[in-house]
Amino acid sequence: MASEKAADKRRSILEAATKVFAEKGFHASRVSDIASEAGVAHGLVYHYFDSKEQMLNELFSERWSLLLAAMAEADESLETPREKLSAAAAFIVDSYRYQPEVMKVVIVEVTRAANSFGRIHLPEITRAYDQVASFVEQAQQKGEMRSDVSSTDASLLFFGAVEQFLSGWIFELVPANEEEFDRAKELVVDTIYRGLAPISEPVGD
Amino acid sequence: MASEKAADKRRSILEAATKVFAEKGFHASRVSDIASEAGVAHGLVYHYFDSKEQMLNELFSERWSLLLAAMAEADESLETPREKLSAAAAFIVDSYRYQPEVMKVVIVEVTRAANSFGRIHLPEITRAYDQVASFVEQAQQKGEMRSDVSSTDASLLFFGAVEQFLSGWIFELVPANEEEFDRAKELVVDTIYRGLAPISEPVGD
DNA sequence: CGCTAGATTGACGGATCAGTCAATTTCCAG
DNA sequence: CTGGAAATTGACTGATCCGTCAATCTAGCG
Repeated sequence: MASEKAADKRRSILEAATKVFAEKGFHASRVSDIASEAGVAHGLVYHYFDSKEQMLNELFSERWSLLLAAMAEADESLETPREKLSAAAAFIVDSYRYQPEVMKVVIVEVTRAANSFGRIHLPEITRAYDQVASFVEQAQQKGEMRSDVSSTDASLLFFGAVEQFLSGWIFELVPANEEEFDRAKELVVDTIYRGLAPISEPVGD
Repeated sequence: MASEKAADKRRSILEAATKVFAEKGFHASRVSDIASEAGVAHGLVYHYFDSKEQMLNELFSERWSLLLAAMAEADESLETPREKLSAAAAFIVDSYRYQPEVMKVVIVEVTRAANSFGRIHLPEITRAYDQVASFVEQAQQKGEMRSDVSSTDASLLFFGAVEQFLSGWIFELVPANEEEFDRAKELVVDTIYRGLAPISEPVGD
């Protein structure tokens, strides 16, 4: 079966693209950089992919669908909203832990690029935001979070915080190691949960 | 004095650049787009600026230094750490309110672009993070925030949240209007403050 | 009114690359 | 072993666009 070998080669080109995109950024990456990283002639890239953009799109969608699946799975199998939020944070942080290059491309080149590629993938991105918003709503219904903050806003806070940690690691503003990864996961969920806890008592004013 | 007219022209070109960058993103913007937006021949752009990049750099640095100045001023003139944090959030949100195009460029093209331009301006960006971290430390010393969370991490949470709101408005994921701007300012500061409040009592465990 | 310095123009050079394609090699099925 | 299909190559094309520059214009000074 030649198709298996072909699939392998395709995959190895996609991995080379990931590495190059992560290193130089999408715009500064040349198709020939990707080809030589993969050890092939640059014409071959076009045998497997339509364009440079297609590689980025595929890269992003593949990873993002894993996130969506992980969150859907968490929604099914876990009990409390808090566990579900933790699972979402953990998935993203661990994705960075084990494949920093992929996540760097996903975050920097797509998620945070409101112009260009962000626009194209808005529907997928929004789906993730909505899933987290739904976790928040579950927490609100259980009385674990205040209901006068919209779940959409809460979801923004959550993603903003998580992505900023990733950016901090990518920028090397903040040390990136096992301990920090675990600390960050917990800090984000904990802070959101405390920060959005129901107002205990309407005292005074 | 011809130099005043020249300065005006320079300024109008920079404003045209802002508009074009905001609309199409830096990479997709052509110098000729900027020139025609400003109503001049594209050669003239090079009379006033060295390159397309220089325009972006100047644009960013000009605005970012205003933020740094506003935070330094807040640190001097305001009493409580909470007021200082509020002032920082307000400055950023209001900058977007009154000049969305400038802030869109600042956030999307520089602050969130870890590759390319983010790197160049890291020192300035870091200065802002450090200022917020210092506000957090003041809150910690007053016992208003828990001290077992590093001020650096707290600062990341703060900027992550604020920037995500801006992104939400830019992406049009979330409505952008007067009410939302004010709500967002308050929500971010409030959530951080509650989320990082001192742990009331070390119960159990 | 003429002169000069600076402002302004836009044609042009030159470099870069994405993507194509005809030629060649490799692979394997029969 | 062989024929053909798929994989692979890299020279080439075509288009884009940044930045230069010589030529022209304009403003205001003496």
